[in-house]
Amino acid sequence: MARPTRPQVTIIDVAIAAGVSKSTASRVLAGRGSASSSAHQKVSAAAKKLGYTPNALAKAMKSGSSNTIGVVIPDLANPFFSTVMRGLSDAARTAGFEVIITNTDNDVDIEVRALALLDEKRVDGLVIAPVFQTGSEAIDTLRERGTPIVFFDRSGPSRNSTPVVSLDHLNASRLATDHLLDLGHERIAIVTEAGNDLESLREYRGDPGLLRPSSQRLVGYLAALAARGITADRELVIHAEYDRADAARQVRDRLENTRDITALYGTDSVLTSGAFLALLDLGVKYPDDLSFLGFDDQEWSTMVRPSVTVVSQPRYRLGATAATCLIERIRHPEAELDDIRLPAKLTIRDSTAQLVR
Amino acid sequence: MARPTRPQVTIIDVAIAAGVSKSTASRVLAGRGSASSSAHQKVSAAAKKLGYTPNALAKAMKSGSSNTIGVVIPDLANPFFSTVMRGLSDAARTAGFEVIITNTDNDVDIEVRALALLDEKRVDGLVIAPVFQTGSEAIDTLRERGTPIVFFDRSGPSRNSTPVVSLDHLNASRLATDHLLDLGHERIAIVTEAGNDLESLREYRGDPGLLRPSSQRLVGYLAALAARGITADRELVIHAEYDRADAARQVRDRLENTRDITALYGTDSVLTSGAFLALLDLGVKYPDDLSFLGFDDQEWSTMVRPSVTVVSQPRYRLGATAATCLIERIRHPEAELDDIRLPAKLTIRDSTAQLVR
DNA sequence: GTGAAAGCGCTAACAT
DNA sequence: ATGTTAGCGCTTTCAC
Repeated sequence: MARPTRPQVTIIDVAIAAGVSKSTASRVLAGRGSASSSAHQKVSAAAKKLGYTPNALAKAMKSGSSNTIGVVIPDLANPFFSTVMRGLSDAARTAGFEVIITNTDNDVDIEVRALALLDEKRVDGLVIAPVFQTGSEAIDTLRERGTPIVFFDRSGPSRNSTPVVSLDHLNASRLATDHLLDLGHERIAIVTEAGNDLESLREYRGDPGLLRPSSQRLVGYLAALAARGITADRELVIHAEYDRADAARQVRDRLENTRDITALYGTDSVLTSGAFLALLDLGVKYPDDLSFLGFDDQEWSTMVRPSVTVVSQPRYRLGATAATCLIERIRHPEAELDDIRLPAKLTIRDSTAQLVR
Repeated sequence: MARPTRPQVTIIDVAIAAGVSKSTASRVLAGRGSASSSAHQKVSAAAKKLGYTPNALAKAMKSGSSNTIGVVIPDLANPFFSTVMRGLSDAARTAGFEVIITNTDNDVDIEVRALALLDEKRVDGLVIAPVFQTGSEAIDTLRERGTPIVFFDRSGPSRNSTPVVSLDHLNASRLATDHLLDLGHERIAIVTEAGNDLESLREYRGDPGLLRPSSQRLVGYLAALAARGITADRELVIHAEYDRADAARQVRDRLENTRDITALYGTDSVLTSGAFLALLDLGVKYPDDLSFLGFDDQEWSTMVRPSVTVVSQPRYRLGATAATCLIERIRHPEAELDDIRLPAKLTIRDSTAQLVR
């Protein structure tokens, strides 16, 4: 049985059925302009009877705006981004915008292609968690043409006047480090993805927004220590790839070779998981042998015993904020918008404890 | 500094710059029809110089297809769906389709509105994880009009000839139950969201696709037991809301009041988390006191000790399959498509062990 | 091989 | 208040 594939009923069909011109039908259906109440009746009735559905494509053609925003993120399957996207979608939907999401896996070429595609779809604006690098021509081109853009989570060195919505990475990390310091810890090891030279970061006084999130978090750690007159020991900085297994390996190595570490701090969700696995491997009794503090609310941190103290990010709100910020920019292109850095929250559980000596 | 908002360069601009008609420009740019190599050169050069970007909206208007598919799911922030969506997006992208995702939170009204919106956007097809209920007028209307639709994860009683892509819920559950039976367990408690009467399910011989996933899983459990000549005991069926805390409460209650349970099986990710928390609360030593088996690969099941045996769903592949299935349907609307039920896999870890008596 | 012209569905002047 | 007309950017006959 061949599927009907009946063509969509258009505004013309409605107009004819209602016995009016298509402009009148349009006015009634769009609720703009004036129409007699009799016209109103007839058109509404005809539209309903025929099952008329407005064609958003045609509308977009005319108006030049598609009521769609494009999002470019590394990976939707990452729980952080999926919750962010839920917040972003909800906020966008509320404001009457649809969302198209594209994943880059942090690959520049894919990012370029994604931007081109979203551009072709004539999205009204873009939220981009850019692949961190010096200068993206693709983004610059869009920006020059006047496409509203908001950076998310990180900006990259080439941000120009584009606002960024992100966690306040630096202070989130201070929060974590301060908590451990408050408990009396001074030998706090940090697991980080940042490859920066420690010296350069220690003296960093520029805009933190120009650094990668991981570096910003490392700066926060250094700053918290410095504020108490402690100079971070190179031995306490554990570098690992953004990979659970590698983090586990690096942490295990360091813990086996450095005796006086009393606290361990993982600076993102993946590294935190890896570090925790190392603790299990080594049979470390936390918080007695070692206080442990992780990043990002992950379900497992509430399921293990003792449960794990973490720095929580307001994921949903980050997404929602990015959406409202972009929509603000779409509606008022002239207005200058400031960066928005949302604060993290410390969720204290049972893995961190007062240092007893 | 006022933003330029330079208007997009159109095919006409390119044509003029290249000194040809817009039809020729179109032919070259779209790579259809014939054009002299000199025209080719000139147009390509002009397009590049002007930074021409085709307008997908206009294309869609003409062609009637937007190369976009709409997806309706309960909640993108749910790790199951976010990974599914990653698979779906990747597969769709590969085939040249963009994806628009909408969340319903399992609310029928929101679902109806979401469908209307996607319809207005003139998506080429829809993947729907429907709110389970008897008959959705909104879906029927779309289907009658010939919109290609694929159900995902569940279908609902009103599926008609619409294919469904889902896990093979029933056999997934048999797999789990059989594993426990193989280990010698017979008093296997099951945590389920299904509210069905046990008798009716025990004798159910209809199309499992007509049941909710939770019921299908309960049927699988019953079938596995029946195959070994065991009649499921009503006392072993722990009903809980789709809520971690409630599951924890119900499991705690039952475990405290029923002495001879030797294995516990959670039938979805949320209920499994709750059940596990109850075990922790009660101080149950698994797998010695009790074998524990969960559903869905969640990170925590690998982070706790002993680690937890689970039934894993091929999330990414489920999503990718839904996409290819829908695209198949879009390209060949006449073809009848069968349901696709992907098999689950048992991931055996340390929480299940041979029953010693 | 190339151009002129029509039209996808809709809205917005502009007339009436 | 309502109809006429033009046009958004593109593709596609149809002549030439």
